[in-house]
Amino acid sequence: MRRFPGISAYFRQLSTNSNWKPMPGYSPQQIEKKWQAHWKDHRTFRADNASEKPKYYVLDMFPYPSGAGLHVGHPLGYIASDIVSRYKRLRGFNVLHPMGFDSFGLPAEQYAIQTGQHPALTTEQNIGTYIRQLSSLGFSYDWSREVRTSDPAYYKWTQWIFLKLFNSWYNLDTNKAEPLKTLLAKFAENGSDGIRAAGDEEEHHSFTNGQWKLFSEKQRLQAVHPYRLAYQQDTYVNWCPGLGTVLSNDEVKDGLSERGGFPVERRLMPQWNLRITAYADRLLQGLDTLDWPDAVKEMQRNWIGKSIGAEVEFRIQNPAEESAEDQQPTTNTQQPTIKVYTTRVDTIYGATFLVLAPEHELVAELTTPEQKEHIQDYIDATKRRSERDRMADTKTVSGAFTGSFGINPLSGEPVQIWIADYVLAGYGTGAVMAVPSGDQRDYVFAQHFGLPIIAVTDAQQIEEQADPTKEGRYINSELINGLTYKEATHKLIQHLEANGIGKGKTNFRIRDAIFGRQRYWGEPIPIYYKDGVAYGVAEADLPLVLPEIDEYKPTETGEPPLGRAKDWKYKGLYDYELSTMPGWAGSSWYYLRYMDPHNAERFVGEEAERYWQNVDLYLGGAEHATGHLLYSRFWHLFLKDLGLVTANEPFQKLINQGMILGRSNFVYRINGTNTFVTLGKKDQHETTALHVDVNIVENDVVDLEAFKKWREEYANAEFILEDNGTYVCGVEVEKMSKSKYNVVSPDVLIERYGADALRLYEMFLGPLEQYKPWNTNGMSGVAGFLKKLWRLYHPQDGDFAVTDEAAAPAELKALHKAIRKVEEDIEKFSFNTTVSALMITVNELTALDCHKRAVLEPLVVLLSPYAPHLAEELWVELGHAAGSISQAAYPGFREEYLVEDTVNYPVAINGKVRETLQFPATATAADIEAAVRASDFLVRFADGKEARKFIVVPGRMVNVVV
RNA sequence: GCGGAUAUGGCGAAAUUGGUAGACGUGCCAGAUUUAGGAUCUGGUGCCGCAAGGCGUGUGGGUUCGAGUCCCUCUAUCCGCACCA
Repeated sequence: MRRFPGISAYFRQLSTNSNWKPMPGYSPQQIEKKWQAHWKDHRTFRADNASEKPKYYVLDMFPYPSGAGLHVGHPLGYIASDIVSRYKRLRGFNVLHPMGFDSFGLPAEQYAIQTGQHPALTTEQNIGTYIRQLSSLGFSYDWSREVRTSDPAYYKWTQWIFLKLFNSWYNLDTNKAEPLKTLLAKFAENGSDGIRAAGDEEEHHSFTNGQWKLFSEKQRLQAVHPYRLAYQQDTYVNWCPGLGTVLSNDEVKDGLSERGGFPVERRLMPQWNLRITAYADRLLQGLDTLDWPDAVKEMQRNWIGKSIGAEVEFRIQNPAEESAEDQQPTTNTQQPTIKVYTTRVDTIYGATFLVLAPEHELVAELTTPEQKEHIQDYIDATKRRSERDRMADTKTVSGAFTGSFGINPLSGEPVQIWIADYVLAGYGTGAVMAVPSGDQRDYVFAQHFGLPIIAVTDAQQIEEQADPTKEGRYINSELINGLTYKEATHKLIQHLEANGIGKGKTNFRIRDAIFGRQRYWGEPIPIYYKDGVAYGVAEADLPLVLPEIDEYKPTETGEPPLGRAKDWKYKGLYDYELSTMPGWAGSSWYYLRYMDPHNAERFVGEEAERYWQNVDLYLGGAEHATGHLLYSRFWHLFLKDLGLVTANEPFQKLINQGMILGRSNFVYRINGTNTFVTLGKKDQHETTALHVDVNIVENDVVDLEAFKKWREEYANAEFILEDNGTYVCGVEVEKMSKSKYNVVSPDVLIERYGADALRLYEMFLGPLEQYKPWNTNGMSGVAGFLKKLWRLYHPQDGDFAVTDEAAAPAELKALHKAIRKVEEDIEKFSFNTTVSALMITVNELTALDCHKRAVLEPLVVLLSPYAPHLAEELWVELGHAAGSISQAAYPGFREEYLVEDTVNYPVAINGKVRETLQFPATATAADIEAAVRASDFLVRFADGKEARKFIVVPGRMVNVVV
C-alpha cells in the first residue's frame, strides 16, 4: 500500500484520474443510522435486574412531550447522562438508563378543548416525535423500560399509592406513617385518648372506646378521616378561572398561572390534600444526606421553613376589669385567650400591642360596638385586594383597632388589639405579639398608629428603626433583666410552661399539598362516595380508567369535565370523585417503575427494588426544586415507612443542567421604508430592530437571497451593506422561542454535522450547570475534530490503515495524558474540559502522524461515550465484533508514559520571572537549588544582595527571594 | 428585604486548586491549494507600544517570595423566596 502524506492524496487522485469521485471521508449520516438500528435490533443497552456487577442508575427528568418537539437546549442533560451511562458501563457497572414520558398535562388538554382532539391522540403523536428525535441522538436508553404516566398500566399504581396514603395515618410516637388499622386498634382500646398524630388537632374529635364501639360505619369513617394522609378538606386554594382548576403554589407565578398566564385568586373549596406536613422535619433532615446543589437544598429548606419559637397566650381584658384593676391574672376563667406565635419570646416585655389577621376567628368577638364599622370597612377592603396586590404592596401601613385590650402575660400591661393584613391567617396562629423595638414591621406600624415602643436590651439602637439584635443584656424586662439572649429564652419558656400560658413550639411554613385538579387529562382519583362519605376504590378494581367524554370542558353546573362521563359509577351505584390528580402525581414515583416496568402484580417487584434501590445520578432543570423534587422525596419516605422501598432517599446525586439560551439576530429596517441597513451603519438612520430567523444567518451575516424569500413583504427589500458588501446582523442572547426566531432544531444540525458532533458540541459549550448562549458557528470546530480523528484511522484515500507498529513514547504520552484527563474530569462531571482534552490529543497525534493500533484502539474506547456512533464504526474496523465496544475494557493510564525527560523551570527573583532554565525531569528540589546557586544567575540579578531563600516547586518553577 | 449563584480576550471558555493567565474552540488577520468554497492545510491573534518594555482575571484593600485562586470591602448581572412574626 502506497502512502501519501495526508491531504495531497486527494489532489493527486484528482489530477491523475479523470473520472474522480469525491474524497471518501467521515460520513456521519450513514454511520449513525446504521448503529442506531443495530443498537435497537440487538437491544444493546438492555439492563438486567440481576448482576454480579455493581449497579449504577442514571436518570433524566422525563419530559412532557410538547407539540413543538425538541430544540437544541433540551438534549443537553440527556447527552450528559448518556455519557455518564456509557462511561459507567465501560467501568464495569450494570447501568440502568431509562427514558419515559410525563404524558398527562395541561397543554394536550387545552389543545383538546380547542380542537376536540382527544388528548391521548395528541400525546401519542408528540411522543412519536420525541422518540424519533431522541433516537437520532444515539442515546443508550433501555427503551424496553419506557413508561408513560398516562398509560393505565402505569397509573394503576399511581392510584394504588394514593390509596395507600388514603389508608394511612402518621403516628408521631413512632414518627412514621402506619396503616389505618393500627389507629383503629387504638380507637377500639382507648378511644381517641393519648393518640399523637400528624394533622390539625382541632379536627381530631375526642371520644372514648365505648363511644367508638357504638359509632356507625359513617361516624367511624368521619372520625378517621382527619387522620388520613390523603384527606379531603375545605381549603383555601389558588383558583384559576381561566383554566377552570386549582393550582399548587409552585404552579403560580406572581399571581398568574404558570401555564397560560391567567389570573389566580384565593378561594375556599373542598379539596383533596396530601399530608406532606407530617414529613416536614424528615424532609429537612434528609437534605443533609444528599449530594445536591446547595441552591436546591436551600430552596427546599426555605420552602419547608422550619422555625423554632414559642406560643404564648394573651388573656383578653374584660371591659369590667378595666376599672377593677384586678392585677392577679385569674387563670381558671374560661374566657378566650389569644394565642400568638413568636420566634423571639425573649422580647416579650417589648410586646406593646397585638395584631390579628383580618380573617382571625376572634375578630368579631373582640370588636367593640364603637369600632365595629371601622373594622368591617377594613376587612372588606382587605378582601377586595387580590393576593397579588397584597404581595406587591408591602410598603403601605394599614390596620384597624378592634377596641379591645389584651394583657401582656409577663408585664401585666394592657395592650391594644389590632387587625392588619400584614399578619397572615395561614401561618402560626394567625396572630402576633407586636414588638416594635425588635421587628421592623411592628416598628413601622407602631410609628404610624402612635403605639408605644419599648427597648428590651441595652444594645438596641431604636431611634430610627427596629433593632433585632440578640446582643446585650435585657432591660425593662422584670424576669430576665441582665440576662443574655440564650438564658432569657430558656427561662421564659420554662416560666410560660410552668404557668400554663405558653410553650415552646416549632412551626413549619410548608402547607399540605393540594391534590385535586378540576381537569380531564390526569389520573382519576380512585375515590367514590357512599352516603356522603369518601371510600377508596378496592385494589382489585384498579386501574380506575379515565372515562371517555364528549367535551373536555367543565359541565354546565360547574362540575369538572369528568362530570360529563356517562354511566360512570362505582359498581354501577356510587358516584366517583370528579377531580383528577395533579401533574406531579405520576412523576413522584416513576423512577421506581423503571426498575420493573412490566410488573402487573406490584408497583415494583421486590427483588428489582432491592437491587436498584434509588437513583445514583439525577439530571434535570432547577425549576423542579420545590415541586417534583420535594413531592418525590415525600412519597419515597412514605413508601419507606410502609416497608415498600429500601433506600432512604430517591435521588442521591442531583445535577441541574443550565439552560441553553438562544442567540437572536436582528436586522434594522429604516423606519417607514423597506430598506434594511447593516449593523455598522445603522446609527446613521432611524431604524427598528426586527428579529431575523437565525437559520438564514451565518456568522451574523444574512443570506440576502434567503431573507427575501423568508417573508413575502421582504421580497423587494433593499439593503445598505457594509463596505465589504455583506449585511451584518445585531446579536442578543435570549431564551429560545419561536417568536424570537432563534430556535435551532437538533434535526437540522444532525443532518448536517451528525449526532456525534452535536453531542460533543453541546458538552463543549461550557460547564453543564451554567446558562450559556447557543452559537451554531462552533459546530464546525467539533465537526473538524471528528474528521481529523477519522483521518487518523484512514490516512489515505479514505482507506482504513492502522498499523501494528510499536508506539513511540511521544504517542503514548499523548494518549495517556488524555486517558488521565478524561477520567479525572468525568468523575467531576466536567464534560467541556473532557472534550477539549480529546481534541488536544487528536491534534497531537495528527502532528505525530500516528496511525498505530496501540494508540488508536484505546483512543476509540475513550471516545465512545462522547461520539458513540463513530467509535462503534472504528471499533469494528479495528476488528472487533459489532456492538461490543460497550463491553470493552476502559483504558487505564500509566504514569510512566507521562514522565518528562526534561523540565523547563522559569526562574524568578521575588516572583518576577527572569529566565527559563532546563533541568532533567529527575532533578530534585535540592539539585535545582544547587544548580541555580552555581549559575551566574544570582550574580547577574542579585545587585549585591544575598538570596534569602529558594523556593522550588517541583515541575513548576523556581523563585529566589532576595 | 432574605437566600443561592456568577463576574477572566470580540465570543464560548481553561487554569494540575497558591506557582509562566487565556489551553481548546470560535471569530478575526495573513499565507498555501483550488474554477469555486460554508472544503482542506500552515502561521498569527489579551491590551498599549515601532521596539525595549509596560499593563492585565468586575471594584478597592489585605495576606504571601508569588493571588484568577485565600481573607475583608464594594459593585453589577442572573435565579429563587418574599409582610412566615
